[in-house]
Amino acid sequence: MARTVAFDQDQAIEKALDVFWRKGYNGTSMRDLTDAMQINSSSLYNTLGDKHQLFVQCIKHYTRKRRILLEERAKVFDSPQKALESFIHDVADVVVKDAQGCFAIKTAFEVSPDNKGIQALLKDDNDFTHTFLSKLIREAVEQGVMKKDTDPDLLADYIISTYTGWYELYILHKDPAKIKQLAAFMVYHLLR
Amino acid sequence: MARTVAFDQDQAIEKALDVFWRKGYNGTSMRDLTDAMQINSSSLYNTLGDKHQLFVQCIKHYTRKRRILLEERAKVFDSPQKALESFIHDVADVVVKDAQGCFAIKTAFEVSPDNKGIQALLKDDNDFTHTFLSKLIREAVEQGVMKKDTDPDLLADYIISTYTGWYELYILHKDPAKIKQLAAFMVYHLLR
DNA sequence: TGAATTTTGAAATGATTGTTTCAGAATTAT
DNA sequence: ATAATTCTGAAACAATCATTTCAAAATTCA
Repeated sequence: MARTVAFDQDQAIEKALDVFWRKGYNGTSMRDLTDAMQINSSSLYNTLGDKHQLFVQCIKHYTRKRRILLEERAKVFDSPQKALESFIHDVADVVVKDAQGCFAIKTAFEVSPDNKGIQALLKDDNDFTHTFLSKLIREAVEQGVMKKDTDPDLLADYIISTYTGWYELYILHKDPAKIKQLAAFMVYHLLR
Repeated sequence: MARTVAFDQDQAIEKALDVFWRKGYNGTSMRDLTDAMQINSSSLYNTLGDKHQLFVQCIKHYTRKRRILLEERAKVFDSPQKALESFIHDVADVVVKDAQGCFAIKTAFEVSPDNKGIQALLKDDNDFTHTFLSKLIREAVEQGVMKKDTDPDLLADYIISTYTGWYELYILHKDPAKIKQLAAFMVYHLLR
């Protein structure tokens, strides 16, 4: 029998994700990747595939991680509007925490317009968040804590598109207080 | 005396901008540029400089064009809240019109985090829009058509960050109706 | 027209790109 | 231990990258 693969693939993908995140797909060279992952290019091609396949796996890794995090958080709250509020403030925290912006958003602008495969992955990720939010909104409406004429699907899209802009604003202004203000403003205006 | 430069620089920059817009900074090769601009690389380097300098000029060209457009539009309207409404619906139109997204936003995510010079250019562009919007909001408040406790600076940031997200949403879903709905929702919620 | 000067085209630069090759080291079950 | 198999490291691959070189063509004013 033969030997088995030596390195931890999940760990390697996380290293690769970190590089793609910082430099973008086109800004990342295979050398950047092998340096960060600490494996030889032959090993990389034998196990995880070429640059594009590796990138796809990074996206899947990133979106899966976020999905799990979201599902766990949902369990903590007993009331839907508390969960919504918390979600929005959490996003604001994440925005100001990593200066690079969201990997999914960066990729949406850089790669996705010309690549239907990657676009589909990001759309799925987006749809998951949309389902998550619209469900909470629907519950809040049913419980009478939000207005009866609220459109859950529309409001979910609205929330998602709003915090997407926070990432750009933070890259340009690097002002945490501004992001927190915007989050508070959104909560005040939409969820009461 | 010597001969004068043969090609129209402004026209060449517009061609270059088109390429950078579609492919991003790192995704664009000098060959892509010389092909599109229809000039030899030696001419390009002699007049407009290297890849980075050319990119800077493209950003300046893009932001200047937008600034002029914005200033012209402002004169047309007599009431501030009509100007605001029109601004928001115009943005929605632009979002669904070009499938590549906004050049400034793409660049903010791809290049700006590691490049302070380009970041400053984009920040200026952002600040201009912010000043434009907050001024309109301030006028609307003074005229009593918007609530007295409105914070013009905050609301301007809020509007900007919200429509930024529309670009991503449109890249992923390609649904014009959705964008129009979001614009209408924003007008309904914030400007009445 | 002719001398002066600049732009231009094509080729060449060395560096870097993504990917492949392959011999030898490493690991396994017998 | 041995034979079978797989992984690994370093080098090599052609292609493309951004940029430079330079002689020849083009344009100007006198």
